[in-house]
Amino acid sequence: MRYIDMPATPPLTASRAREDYLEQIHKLIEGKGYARVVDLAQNLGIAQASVTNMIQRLDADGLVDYEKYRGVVLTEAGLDIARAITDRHETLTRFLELFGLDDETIYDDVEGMEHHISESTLEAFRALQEELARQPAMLGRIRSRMTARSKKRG
Amino acid sequence: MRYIDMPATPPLTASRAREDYLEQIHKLIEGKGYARVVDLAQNLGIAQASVTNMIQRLDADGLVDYEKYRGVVLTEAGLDIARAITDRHETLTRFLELFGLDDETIYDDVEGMEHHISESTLEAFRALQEELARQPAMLGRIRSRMTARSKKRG
DNA sequence: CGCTAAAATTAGCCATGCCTAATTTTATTA
DNA sequence: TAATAAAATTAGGCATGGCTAATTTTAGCG
Repeated sequence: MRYIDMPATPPLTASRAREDYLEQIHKLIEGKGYARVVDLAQNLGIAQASVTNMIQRLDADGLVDYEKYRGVVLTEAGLDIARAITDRHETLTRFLELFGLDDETIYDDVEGMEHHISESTLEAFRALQEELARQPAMLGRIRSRMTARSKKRG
Repeated sequence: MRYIDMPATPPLTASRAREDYLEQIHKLIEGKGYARVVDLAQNLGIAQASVTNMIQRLDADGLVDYEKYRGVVLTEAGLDIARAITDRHETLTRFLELFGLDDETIYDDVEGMEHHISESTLEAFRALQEELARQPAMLGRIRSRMTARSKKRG
């Protein structure tokens, strides 16, 4: 019995910073089985103290389970958000990779966009990527157009 | 004579909030010749006091000229940023409009993306938009693919 | 096992941007 | 022009998400 009205499914989003943390925690756990504060700090480019602080807030939000000095794991809710962001990240990366942009640009842009795009737009990008991947001629025309435009501006 | 090292051309970006203010100030000035605090507050969906506060900081940053109770105008630096953002906004809107998304989704996504995309990616989107606009068959396939995917997920 | 280095945490601080309530200035209009 | 309404500003506060310095806990090694 629930006494308070809650959405049937909790939201799959959090603030940008929180989403970035969850994404990295997920990545670390997938990769090496656990997520340490040092590594999170490293990957996110921020101080360890900031990570500890945020992890405590993520715990308070019910997005991770955290025990002092012991480590962090994702809750179901946290995992849902992490998976959603990871999926967005991969979709956007695959899409941007079509255009021959350099890796750092792709990474930065994906990092910027992944927290701000609706599911419908993401769907459009997925469809576009799939379709373009099988239309190399068109992709070639697009790439030329990009170059032409850049040249024109200097 | 300059005593302090400054970039030859000042950066064309500011924080997201600042960029949003500059964009709206620009829009209001273009539209009705002046930008009032009330209208900015209205358009940005925030309190008048917050607008006054931010305008004072934009003035301190050299992005607007502001005189108490008198009004705001953009400086050259502010105008450059406003123009850049407006251009991004329009480019992204034209691009997303290809896919039949509803207007609110487009607006929200553009608003989210316009502060986070590199010039190269924007260039790719421009080229893509131009090319797709003259390939209605392909656009049709993409739209079907979007629908198909959405259905599959429920 | 004890020592040391690494990792984690705490405490205290700061900038950004938002808010409300209260006040002041400007604009309108009777 | 005086009163009132609208607009703008100030004051004070709050959440988010960073930081550094100091401290505590854990881990690794002789």
